[in-house]
Amino acid sequence: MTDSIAKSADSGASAGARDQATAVRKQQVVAAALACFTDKGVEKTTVKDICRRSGCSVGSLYHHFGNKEGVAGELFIHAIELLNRDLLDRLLRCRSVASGVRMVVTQYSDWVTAHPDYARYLHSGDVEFTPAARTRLREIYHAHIAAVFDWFHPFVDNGEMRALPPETYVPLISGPIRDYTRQWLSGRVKKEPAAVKTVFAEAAWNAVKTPE
Amino acid sequence: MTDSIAKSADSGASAGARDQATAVRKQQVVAAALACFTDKGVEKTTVKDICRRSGCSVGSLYHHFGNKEGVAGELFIHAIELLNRDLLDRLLRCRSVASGVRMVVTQYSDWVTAHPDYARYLHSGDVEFTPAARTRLREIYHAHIAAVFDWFHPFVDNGEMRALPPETYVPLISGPIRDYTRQWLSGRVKKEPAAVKTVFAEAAWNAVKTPE
DNA sequence: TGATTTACTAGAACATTATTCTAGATTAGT
DNA sequence: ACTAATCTAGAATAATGTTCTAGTAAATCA
Repeated sequence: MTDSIAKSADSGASAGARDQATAVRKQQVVAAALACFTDKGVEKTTVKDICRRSGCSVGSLYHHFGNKEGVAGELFIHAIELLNRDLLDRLLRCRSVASGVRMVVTQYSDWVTAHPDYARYLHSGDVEFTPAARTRLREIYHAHIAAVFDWFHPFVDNGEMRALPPETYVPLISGPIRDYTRQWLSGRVKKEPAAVKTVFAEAAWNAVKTPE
Repeated sequence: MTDSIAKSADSGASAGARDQATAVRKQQVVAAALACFTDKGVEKTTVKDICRRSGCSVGSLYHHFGNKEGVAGELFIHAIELLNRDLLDRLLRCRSVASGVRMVVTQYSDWVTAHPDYARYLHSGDVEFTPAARTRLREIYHAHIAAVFDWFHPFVDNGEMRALPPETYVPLISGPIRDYTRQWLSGRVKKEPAAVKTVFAEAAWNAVKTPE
């Protein structure tokens, strides 16, 4: 008993055959959900669609996820963690504020281009979460923002970056590229993000650097 | 017959009692839909909710709108036309590029603050449109962009504004404030847009003005 | 090992919700 | 007034989300 608790607590490292199988199954369902969302839109995919595509039964799906929102929530969280981890990995390797700020922009552009399905889903906004998922997302968001701000903070202190209302940094730096990718993903604009990302990267650095 | 066609063609100016009544009825339904969406979220409002709130029968609703998407689509179009018209009205009164660019930002901030329900809905992304509504929206979008660009174009020609890839102007100018208001509407950030709009307005002008 | 509990799977049953249908009322045109 | 079209109403139907029951396989423990 204590042993099994330990197993389910550490997520995946040394899991039993059973735990591993269910992890796989859940992953299949989440992946199928994304595929369906991409094909037909979130609103129009039914749980039967997801079941068909994943080879999972309704009973099983509801056992693992509670309801449709549960699937959508786990997918959302999975996607956002991929995005956040990738950003942080790259950011920690930057050696100057200027490159860090530009990195935040180009990373977003690159990631969206590399994972358009995830990105489209993250942008869709189309998701009603369970309260649990909602608070989990809040935690993830705050932890991520905190980590990113930790990296930038010294440069505000040493005067390389402007001191601004804290809530304005993210919109100033990421707002334009996010806005652009949103339009690109929805087909309103043709040119790939890569073709314009340096414009937004320069603008971002320009917006937050201390003026000469 | 020809007369009645003429009546339904010019929308509202000199409409008969019948046309006027249905216009009112449709407006009631759309307003009720917005109220429901605000209360319970788009996904969770049923057509019965909308019927109850608007005093409209299902049959009547389907007669006028075709389906639920139809209601959502008309609401969306209504909202976006309010927003666009307000922007254009103000923009045409500006006497300099700098004030024009800043206006685009502050107008968005002001409008969202004045109409948070409309704005939340516009931001929700949560809408699957009918093909008809989709193309209509495309037209509206393009017409609006064209009108706005008409205003700005001379200032690119005379060198007051930078020449940039055309697709980048909107994200550069409006991206940050949109990003911020999105966060504000979803409660992730407390400070009202009005408290930070000048930061974004300055950044916008800075991003598109020709450097000294 | 064998017994027992727990987690999981499956799909039928059920409940809710979107949509269609039928019938009747109102209005506009002639 | 007559006719046709539009509109309204709510019952009937269909599609979809959720729950339930029964059975299976894996893990735990004596």
